[in-house]
Amino acid sequence: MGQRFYDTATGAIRDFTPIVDGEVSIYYCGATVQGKPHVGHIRSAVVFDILTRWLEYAGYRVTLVRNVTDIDDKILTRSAESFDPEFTPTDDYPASEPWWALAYRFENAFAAAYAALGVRRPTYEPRATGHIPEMIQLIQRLIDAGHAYQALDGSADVYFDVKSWPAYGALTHQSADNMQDAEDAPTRGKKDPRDFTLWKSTQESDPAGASWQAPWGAGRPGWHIECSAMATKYLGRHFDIHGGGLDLRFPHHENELAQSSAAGDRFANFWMHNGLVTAQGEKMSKSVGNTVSPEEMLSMARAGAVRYFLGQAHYRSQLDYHPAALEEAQSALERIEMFQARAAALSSTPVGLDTVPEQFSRAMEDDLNVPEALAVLHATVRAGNSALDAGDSEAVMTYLSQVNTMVEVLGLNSAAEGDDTGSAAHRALEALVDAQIAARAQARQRRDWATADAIRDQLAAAGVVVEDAADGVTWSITEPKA
RNA sequence: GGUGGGGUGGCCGAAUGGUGAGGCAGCGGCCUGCAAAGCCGCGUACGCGGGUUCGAUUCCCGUCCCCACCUCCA
Repeated sequence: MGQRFYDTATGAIRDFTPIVDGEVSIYYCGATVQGKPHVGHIRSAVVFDILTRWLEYAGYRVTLVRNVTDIDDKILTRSAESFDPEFTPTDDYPASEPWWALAYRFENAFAAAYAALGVRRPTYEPRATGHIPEMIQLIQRLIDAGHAYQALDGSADVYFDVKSWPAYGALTHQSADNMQDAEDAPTRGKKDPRDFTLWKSTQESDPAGASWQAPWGAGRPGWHIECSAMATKYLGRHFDIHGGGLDLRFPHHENELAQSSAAGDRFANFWMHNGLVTAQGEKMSKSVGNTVSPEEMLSMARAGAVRYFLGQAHYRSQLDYHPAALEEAQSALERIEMFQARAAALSSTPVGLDTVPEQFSRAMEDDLNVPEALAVLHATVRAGNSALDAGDSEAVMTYLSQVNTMVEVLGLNSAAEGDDTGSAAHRALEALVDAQIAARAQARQRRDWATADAIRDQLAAAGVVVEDAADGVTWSITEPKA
């Protein structure tokens, strides 16, 4: 069939052909680091992580760039507030924190969340503040081309001239004339309320470190320009895929497209947008007050389960969170892991990676149909379990290597699990549990079921699950079920 | 007002003009001292009203409802 992706700009699923044979260049929007990560950020990262892993498995060399926007109004405002004598510090926002310290602190929080969920590092992660010259250059090209202008009020503000660009609205299929004017759209110095800021002149209240010299005066970049500048710097003026959350389509991506194409760049070949995370059908957002943070999710379930949950729906569908969702994801994941563990125990050498089943590939090629791919994974697990029960080790090994490969492509084995099996505490636990299991084995030999069951119940109450398999007794630690 | 996406069995969530994924939960069976895990089987879903068709959940028309975006947003 060949690889196909849905492209927001054309509104259709199209055959994917890389610009350079065998290579794929991807840019997707990371965070504006003004606060802690939201699950939506993480879902987006998981989606593009799966995309990258799949393309690499399929033999492409992938260059993945994800931005860190570390300068914007909110970052400066948050920082300024922290210096206010009346400011009440919180865990998330300490007092007297410079804007760059605040931005970097949250950048680290994002990195930690990505790592915890097995999101691999991109090829490069450029920061906006490190690319001011590139942005100034791009703005100058737009002014020279007649698609941007210095503010009419004489300030150093520079705006993109929406009316000068008839294709404006192409990405989201809207005509600029039909757009609702924002009630609070600042119009100072603008020719048209829809014109958006490329360069924002330095205000008196701005900290000195947040100001850069430009031909039209001191200032700092507007919100959208950094992505245009950084995407083309690292991926070229024409690259394969630009991604991000659905809510970035407008205005962020629309503006990026307008800027870059008005400057003469071809920009992205495909625009891929992931669906939003909802709770009871409504977008999770701070204003609605229905958010569940990645931190909270990680405290409720294993990292692998959170990763499974965030990745299980089709990337373009909205993903609905409900209280039992993580527990369900964990059960599904454990089913896979249980097979891997049982099957691996049959072989004295580690079982490597193989190829994925044909149907799995077909699903992934079809606009990254992960739900379908997961169905193939589960079918393979079932076939593997049957082979295990039938004692067909050769078949078991084939299924195991396929499962291992699919798990790797989906990144389900990569989430941090806080492995402490080597710790002193774990060794102590092991000795105690083993002693109990030995006592239970003696009781079972005497056919003293009451004693055997009492020992098992006692361990279970402590979170240690004992299971009798044909080839011996195993135990594992689980989260107590609520 | 404009643009886009939806309404699928108890829950989540795919595909599809005809033999109706998958997971979770549930029920029955096998296995087990009992469990657990695993395997087998079961439940017969597609917002509503029309139309096209031999046949529609899938296509068309109408209608109701939900969600997202329209310069903070993953």
